[in-house]
Amino acid sequence: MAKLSAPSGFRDFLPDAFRKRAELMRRIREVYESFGFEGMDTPALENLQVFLGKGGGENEKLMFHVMKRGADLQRSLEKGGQELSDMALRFDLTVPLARYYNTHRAELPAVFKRYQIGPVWRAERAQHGRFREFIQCDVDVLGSASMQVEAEVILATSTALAKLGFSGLTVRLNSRPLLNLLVRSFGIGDEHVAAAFVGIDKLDKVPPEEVKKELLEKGISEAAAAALLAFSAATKTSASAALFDDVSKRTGEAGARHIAQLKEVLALTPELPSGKLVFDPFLARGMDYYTGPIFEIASEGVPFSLAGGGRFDGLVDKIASGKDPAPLPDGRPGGVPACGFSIGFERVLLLMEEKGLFETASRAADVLVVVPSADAAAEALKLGVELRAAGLRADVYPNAGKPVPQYELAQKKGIPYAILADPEKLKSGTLEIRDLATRQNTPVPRAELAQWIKGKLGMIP
RNA sequence: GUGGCUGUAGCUCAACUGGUUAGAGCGCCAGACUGUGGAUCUGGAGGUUGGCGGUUCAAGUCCGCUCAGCCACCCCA
Repeated sequence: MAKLSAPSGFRDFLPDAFRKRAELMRRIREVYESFGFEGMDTPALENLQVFLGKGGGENEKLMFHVMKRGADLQRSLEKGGQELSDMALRFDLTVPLARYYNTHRAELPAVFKRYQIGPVWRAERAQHGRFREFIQCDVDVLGSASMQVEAEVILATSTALAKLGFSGLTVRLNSRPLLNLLVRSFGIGDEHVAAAFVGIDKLDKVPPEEVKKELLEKGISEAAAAALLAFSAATKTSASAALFDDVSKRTGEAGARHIAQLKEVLALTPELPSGKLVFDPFLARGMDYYTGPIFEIASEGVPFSLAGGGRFDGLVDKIASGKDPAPLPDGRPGGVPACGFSIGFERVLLLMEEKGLFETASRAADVLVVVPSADAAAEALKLGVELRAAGLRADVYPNAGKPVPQYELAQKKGIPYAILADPEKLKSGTLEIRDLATRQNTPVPRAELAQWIKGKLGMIP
């Protein structure tokens, strides 16, 4: 039994898993770049003030704090142990983006489309599909209030998931301010809106009676809870168009603008390559920084979402001033408009494993040069150079010895071909390529080795 | 963060109600044989029973703490 292990919720990745992860990230990145999103990055740590009170919701409680150091720490301890930390690990990629935009605004285009793939950290108890360190893949557009942005980040995310082999997914769409109005329309006051969101969010997993019980426990009146749940039940079966009418009746004038936005998003979004886009008036999301449309992708039979996002106008301004920017004359939120969508990489990968969506096992290299004896080593290394120059990934076994263990290692690493650097054969100029799966040898002139393998591997168009 | 379940060789597991030097299969290593691999034979290494402490004449088996995994809650990617 290993005495040491990574901390709870943190993981090591063996070469095989690492290859898979890198390959998936590469595919997602390619899709993002095909949309014109630009890559960028921010540090793992931010100054604490960047995170505090910026709408991270519950996640702010789950931050990994970094303690002050040296004299600063001493001073804080002497003051009674208050404010012991001054930095924290990022818990998402959105709040740091707002800080980043603030810092570099002058150097960035007026409309900034970016993608970022990187780890975030949350101090929760680890569970199936939940880790303390996990990768998120975000696309965001800053500087445009157009619903075109919503359509585009939804399309980009759906395309990325399609590229990984997903289909039949549902992207649920709602609006944070609309949900707010809807919840209030049942007579639920400001102080209970958050609790109502949490309850609402559970409706697809927990029976309504349970949710009602919870709502009551949180101080929501019997009448309000009953009305809310009755409405929810009634809308369960409605089609999108009717749903909008139902919600419209309850939210009236104030809700009209948000409904119009959602209809616009639906109208603007092309057919999605990995699923469909639907309006769900009860979709709620944890982050408080959302100010407009919100969206989420769930997969059936899995108790967690694969991706989530929404519009967060004004977050950039809030980072700087600590308060929400003044709303525009027409009631829309002021400040820098922004909207993004985040893929939960770990959950996507977990689901792919459960569904067996990995179509091809990746290989560590294309070919292994087998070194049967020390006097063949120099030629073997040279052969490796030649194969690499020809565009192959060539692994030269790092120790001369019996071929058998070398073949076995190659097979373990998923390497499909081996070339035995036999001194006699090297002299003759024709070597044998061994297909490790079939164990068939094929003699091929040294100069044509790479071409032969590339042909077999489909690397020649 | 709260609560529950689990933790024995690299892997999968065994060891009656606490009782002698903790076992098996697979894997691994060496040798024989082969002589560019999945066979066979022989032999071998490897465990402070996650860690620390306690109860007991005696603990893998009981208790406490701790670490890790899983599950529920909380919440979420």
